[in-house]
Amino acid sequence: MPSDGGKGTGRQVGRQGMLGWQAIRDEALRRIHAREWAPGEMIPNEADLAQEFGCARTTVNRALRDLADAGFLDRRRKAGTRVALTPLRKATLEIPVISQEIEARGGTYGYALVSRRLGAAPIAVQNRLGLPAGARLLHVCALHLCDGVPYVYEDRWVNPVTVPGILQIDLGRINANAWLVQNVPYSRGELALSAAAADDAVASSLQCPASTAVFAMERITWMGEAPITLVTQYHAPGYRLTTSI
Amino acid sequence: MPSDGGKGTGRQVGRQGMLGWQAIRDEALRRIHAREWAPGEMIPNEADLAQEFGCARTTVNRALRDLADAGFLDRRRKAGTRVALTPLRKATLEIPVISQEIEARGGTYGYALVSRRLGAAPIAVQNRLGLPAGARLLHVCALHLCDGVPYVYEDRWVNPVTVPGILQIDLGRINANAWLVQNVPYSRGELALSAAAADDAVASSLQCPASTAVFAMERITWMGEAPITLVTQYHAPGYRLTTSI
DNA sequence: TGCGATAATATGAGTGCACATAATAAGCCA
DNA sequence: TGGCTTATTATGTGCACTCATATTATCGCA
Repeated sequence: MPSDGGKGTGRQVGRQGMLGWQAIRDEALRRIHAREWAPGEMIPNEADLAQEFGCARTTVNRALRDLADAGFLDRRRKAGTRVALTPLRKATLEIPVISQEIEARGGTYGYALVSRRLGAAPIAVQNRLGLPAGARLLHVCALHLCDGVPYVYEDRWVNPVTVPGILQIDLGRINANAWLVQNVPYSRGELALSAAAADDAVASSLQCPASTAVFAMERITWMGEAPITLVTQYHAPGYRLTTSI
Repeated sequence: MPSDGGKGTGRQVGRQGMLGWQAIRDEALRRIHAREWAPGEMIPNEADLAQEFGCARTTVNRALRDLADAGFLDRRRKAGTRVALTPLRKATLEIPVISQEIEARGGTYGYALVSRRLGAAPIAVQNRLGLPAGARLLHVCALHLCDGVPYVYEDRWVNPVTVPGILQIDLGRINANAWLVQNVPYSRGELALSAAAADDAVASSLQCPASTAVFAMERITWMGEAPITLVTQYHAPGYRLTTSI
């Protein structure tokens, strides 16, 4: 029996003392936390760990890869695996689609177009999108409501060169974000979270005093090298974006 | 040679027309974006896709698992794989260690203890940490500086029952966060991001006018079931937390 | 027809093996 | 000793095969 085909050596599978890859990951994480594997220090290679845990190297690989994805380990070919120097935590936060977020809270979603205008964008916007001076963009401001109460005020710039179809859409009825999500396969984007003082437009739309602290979420998306849209969403006071780490 | 041991059948490996799992993932993602696989709809099973792409089921599994992790697919045993109804985006943002964040920007890190007091915590804090009324906590306020300029004001409650060692530490010299990271292996935590108006303590520490909008990051960490700490970090005006999606 | 037992099925996971790739270590020659 | 080439090594990826697990579908029986 030359290659054994992955089983047959009398290993206990799925029962008894089998260690799943998750168990190995947990044990490795314990050692990291317990400083048995100190930050910046090399850990044993996959083959050795496989022997220690009595499993295949593939299984150890799966466990260590998971920890590397989570930011606990740095792995490089040949160089080996070492504990990350920075105990940086990676929090994966889910960017909600506003209508779904509202409906998930049991509210009724509402939408209102505030303004729509095609024209030259401010220099700052052009720079953020990497567009030449004088580029004409579609500027759309809209309001998302929860049970009729303002929830998010959205200030959006759309590049009609990249998505010409947007100009034909009745944005009074159709949410710009919904249309873009449906019609534009985008490749990458940037996200920035910040706190902002509500300016007049934001304050009046969200029905809060001017200068109120509001949570701002800015997104830029590209299709290949071509910028699609820059949107800043201002959440009503009290909004919290939460996740577990 | 009964099982072929994974090679030998004259397959082209790593060269020629081989499709890596990433290529399969990209193609699947393209089909999702292109609506060839519509939201909520089932996609072909792994075996069929493996045949289509001319690779092993393992490889397809890897690709689809990656997309499921990213939130594009919902997978259930036997039920099969379907395109996620919600095109929710998951952004992984890295929670920086402040000193490292500052040094990465080329600044000089500074730290100053503002206050330290052991006593009964407010009801709100007790509730957030799941502690009984009357629990005594260590309340530490501190300031992180970049080149001598206030960068982050930190308001922290530490449970001395969970981490008694903290009471012996000279927090005027040692950063509470640094000590905790070094000495307390924690298991899980919660993170909340929000915008807040600077109160008097925050405003005076960050040297900004009262009621200025500041970015607040709140973290709660547990060791098992025991709460360790609740910390809220108020960033100086203009702070942006960015990531790519 | 209704319902419980059973079969079928898709994904989840693991093993051994083989080769790919990247980066380091060693060797070699001028 | 400097610098180029080659060997070594740890991780990355892939394959065929096998069993596990969670559902769903089906069948048999009352």
